[in-house]
Amino acid sequence: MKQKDKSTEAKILEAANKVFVEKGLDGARMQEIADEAKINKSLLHYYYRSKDKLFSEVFQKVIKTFLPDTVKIFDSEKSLFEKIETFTLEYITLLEKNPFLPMFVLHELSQKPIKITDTFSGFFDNLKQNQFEILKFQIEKEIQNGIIRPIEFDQLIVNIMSLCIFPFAAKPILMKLFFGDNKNQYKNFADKRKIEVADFVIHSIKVKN
Amino acid sequence: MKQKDKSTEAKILEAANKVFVEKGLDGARMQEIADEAKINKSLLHYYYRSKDKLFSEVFQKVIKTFLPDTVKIFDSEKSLFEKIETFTLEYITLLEKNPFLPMFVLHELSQKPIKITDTFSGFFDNLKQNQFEILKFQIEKEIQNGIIRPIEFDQLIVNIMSLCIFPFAAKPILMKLFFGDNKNQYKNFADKRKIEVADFVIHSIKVKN
DNA sequence: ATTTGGTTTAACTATCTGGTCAAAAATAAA
DNA sequence: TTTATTTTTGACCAGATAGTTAAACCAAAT
Repeated sequence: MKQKDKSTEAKILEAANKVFVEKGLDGARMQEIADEAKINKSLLHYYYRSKDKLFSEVFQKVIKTFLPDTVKIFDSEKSLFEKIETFTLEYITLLEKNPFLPMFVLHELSQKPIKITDTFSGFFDNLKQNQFEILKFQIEKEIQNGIIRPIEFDQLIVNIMSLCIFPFAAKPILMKLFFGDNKNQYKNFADKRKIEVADFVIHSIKVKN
Repeated sequence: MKQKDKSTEAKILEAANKVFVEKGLDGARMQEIADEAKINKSLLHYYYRSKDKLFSEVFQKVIKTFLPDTVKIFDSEKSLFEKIETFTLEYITLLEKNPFLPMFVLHELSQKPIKITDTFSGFFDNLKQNQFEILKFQIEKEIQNGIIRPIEFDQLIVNIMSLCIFPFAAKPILMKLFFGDNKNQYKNFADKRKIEVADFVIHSIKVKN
């Protein structure tokens, strides 16, 4: 086999990523992806047989970004509060660089829950057994030590995820609701959330004396 | 004009609502809506000229559900904490009855931010001037009185919205992450959130002494 | 009974879209 | 140079889909 020119494949993936993430699987057009990559539409099918196959490739890579290494923060010697501060800061910063990502992932997963979730169920399995169990244990310990109030692990994690992710998915609503479509005001608001979220969570769970 | 048979129009709207909310504008098919309403596809175009027109009708009604009367709770004599408890309970209960609603609204608004948001900007305007200002004033007063800690109005409201809405949009992820696709476990988790959210928020902002 | 006007339907159209194919172009091997 | 292999392209196809149209239907008014 000839030395394969990777740049075409890469160009396609890049273009597909952009179009899929912005328009969704249903809304994306193969022609638009081809245009974006500045190649012939047939080449898409030459490298990736079908739209679904191409989408799968993109989606898998996107998921790796969405469920990031940041989770490894949970597996460290830091205190729970430090972990929460570090995670929320880093994760919100990550999403800031990929603002369409939350909406895309949420939408596609709710459209094809069965098929796609299976694609990356491996991720979840690993996650659950490693970082997650450690964090759960730490939380239970801090509850027993009276450092944080009693709260269910699931609820706390979902609360943190909600506070980080939702504002990105709901950006158009928030823009109208609070900032009258003023981008600067929104930027200001979004920046503050990098510490606001941890602040809000820690205030909620920390036991004062 | 003959006495118009409203039942056909109503059947169409009902069917369109179901299909659009589940599949989105892009994913929905006029034929599927016709089938769902048990009528001929041509009738769709007879009553609502185009797919976009039909979608508009549906979307407007959906928005009225999504931004509910529940907000009127904010305009009452209750204490801030009572308002938070009442709102989160009622709103989560509402979403429980319309679980696809959050995902649908968020997705469509992020697809066509300009066009659609304009459609119902009236809602926002009214909201902002009435209930919202009252609530903002109350919060600022409670901060001054030392009942709750200092926190920005915007951030607090977005936090509450996040905690209520996100879990519905992210249901497929949460199912995998925490409950191994076990519906009973998820149901149990979701039920608890009706009080968990208010609990979490109030713990975060209440000043202890 | 006939007319009238809104309602419903089946058949059809134009267009879009994912996908194929064979040939051309480019590149490597002989 | 010649041959073989891989990459790229333009033309094309089949199926899907939003939307049209003309005719049938039906209920009320004359």
